[in-house]
Amino acid sequence: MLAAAEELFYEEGVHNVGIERVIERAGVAKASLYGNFKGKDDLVRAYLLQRREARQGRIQARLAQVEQPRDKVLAIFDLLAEIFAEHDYRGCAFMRAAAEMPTGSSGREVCDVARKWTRALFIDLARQSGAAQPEALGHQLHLLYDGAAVSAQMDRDPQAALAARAVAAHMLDVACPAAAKPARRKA
Amino acid sequence: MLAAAEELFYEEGVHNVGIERVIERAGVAKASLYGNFKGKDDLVRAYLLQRREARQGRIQARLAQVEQPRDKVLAIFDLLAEIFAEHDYRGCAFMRAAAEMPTGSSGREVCDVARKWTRALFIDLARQSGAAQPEALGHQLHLLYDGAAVSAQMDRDPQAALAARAVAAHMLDVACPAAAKPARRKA
DNA sequence: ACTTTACCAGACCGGTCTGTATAGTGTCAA
DNA sequence: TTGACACTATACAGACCGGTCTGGTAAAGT
Repeated sequence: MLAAAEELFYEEGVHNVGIERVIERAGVAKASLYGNFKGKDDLVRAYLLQRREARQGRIQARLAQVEQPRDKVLAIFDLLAEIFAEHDYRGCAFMRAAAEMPTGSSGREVCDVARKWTRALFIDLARQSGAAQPEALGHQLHLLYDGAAVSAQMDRDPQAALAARAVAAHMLDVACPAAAKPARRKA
Repeated sequence: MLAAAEELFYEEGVHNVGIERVIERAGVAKASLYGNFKGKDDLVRAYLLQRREARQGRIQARLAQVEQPRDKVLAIFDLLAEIFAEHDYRGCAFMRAAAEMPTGSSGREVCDVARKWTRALFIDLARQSGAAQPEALGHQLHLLYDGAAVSAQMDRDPQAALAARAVAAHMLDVACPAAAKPARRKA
């Protein structure tokens, strides 16, 4: 049931999908839906929550496969590249949802929390990487993360993740005084 | 009349603003609006076009005040910082509009053209700056531009422009072999 | 065999949206 | 004065949406 909502909401936008479309795809009656959710807002909120859990889980699973903090950062961008290459990628669900929801809506909180999580993750990884100013580096990495998502969506350019990765690698090299990896001399 | 549409569409989203709200604010009758525009889609398209012209004009005016290509790039991020600080900034109008419009809509073309213009601008400036790979550097600068806009909107963090500027300055230093400015040695 | 529960199917209500058609008003020119 | 025109104001049609309510049906419990 939530799965049907997720497909439709993400594919066509929260506003462009009516309740009836959702129940039709889910093969469920309207009453059942309104028994499980308070209303459409609630369903949207659940959709975003599920999306958030899925994303965070996917990132953490990937991070668990890597040891060095620096490589963890790069692994996130590698994961982005995979996600962008999926045929049904339509951009960051939170950006798109936030664009059609009024500020202060119930769904916006979910987006805000998701963003704080991502930012905290990058700052944490920056700190573990030995950055002199982990806050600043974390912000910068988050910028790249967002920028890649925008370009992948708006320009339909999955390569954006690679460009972001390259910049991230550079910023890691520069911001971490005692880089674990022996940084290559330029020229 | 278009001014009323712009305020409302940008402030509250294209979908959340009805025709009647627009004509009410414009102090105009419905028939007059439908005499000047084919329909709501047409009005939205005109709104986006106006927005695009305004943005490009603002950027070009700023670029005209700077001489060095490298400084022109940085000037764009300085301009972003000013825009983000404006009290009524609600994020990139094209990102928000694209999020609520179906792919292939008439308004999406306007967004696509706007994005191509921005990308071409960054690539051109990268080339003028003497970048070894102007395409790659232009992409990266565009990433930072987008990322800053996202963060300014979603996190309500006007400082994002400064973070993006710092990264941009770094990438310019690195990507341009014979920097016009005497690059500072690190450490 | 009877009841309870759960669910699907669909009618229905009030509201909102885009877009059109109609009626009224002021203005300018001939 | 009259007619053309441009505009406002408003009523209206058709569609759609969110949400509620009713009826039918089939399985499970006792």
